[in-house]
Amino acid sequence: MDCNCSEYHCPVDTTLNMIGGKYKALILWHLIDNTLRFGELRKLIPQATPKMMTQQLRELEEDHLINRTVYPVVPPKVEYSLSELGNSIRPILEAMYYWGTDYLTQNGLKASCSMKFPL
Amino acid sequence: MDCNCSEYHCPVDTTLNMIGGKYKALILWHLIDNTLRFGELRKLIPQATPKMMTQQLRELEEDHLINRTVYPVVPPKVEYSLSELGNSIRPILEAMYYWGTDYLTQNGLKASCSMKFPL
DNA sequence: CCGTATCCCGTGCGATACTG
DNA sequence: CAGTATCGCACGGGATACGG
Repeated sequence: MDCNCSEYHCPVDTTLNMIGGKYKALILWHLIDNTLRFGELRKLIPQATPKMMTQQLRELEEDHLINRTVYPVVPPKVEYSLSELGNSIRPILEAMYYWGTDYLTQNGLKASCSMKFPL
Repeated sequence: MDCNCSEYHCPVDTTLNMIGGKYKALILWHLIDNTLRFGELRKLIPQATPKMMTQQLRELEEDHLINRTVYPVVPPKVEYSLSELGNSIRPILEAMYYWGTDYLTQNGLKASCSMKFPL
């Protein structure tokens, strides 16, 4: 993988390997300027089953894109937030958001789902 | 899919549905400022089998992101290029490229694979 | 509340061979 | 050269149930 450019690596492919997972970009998007709990993320992305949500969150954590904070209380409380590295992904997500919004409006469809950026 | 935000659509998800395919972003990336033939794309992305390459190209064409031009000659000659819509994706791909490059260099790895943008 | 554990099915996708 | 056709299987990922 990674473009197999001998010992060199392809930047675009590298980025995709980090945020290309099924719900990763969406999760990161929702975490911009937000600290969210597991259940809150599930409500924002209902199509992700708990198993998938856990898996994607774990991978994002392993790649140091998000922070996972466990509060030792009963009932359990776990919060997810962007790490510094995760925050650096922001320009990509914003570019995706803007393009998607343009595309939708030009096709007569309504854009929504967390309005972080006023147009 | 598409965030199931009632009749509204999620821009980020919309974008991902267009360029989230296995080799789509990579193909679009290579097509920036370039018109390429099937075989040339295969050399640039050798990990994509002919079947996958065809599939991804067809989907990109259906989504009007690329143009497919067939020259009725022997031997066959087919050229792929970015459409206007495909070209509008450029900021996203560039953001991915820059982030990937930063990430690689900060981890002591060498970035390469088509140097379109001098840093 | 925040997950993990199992089961299991569809399909994505690689390998290989063939064609106009 | 630029693809199709066929086979086959790993695995992504859904559904459901359970656990600390």
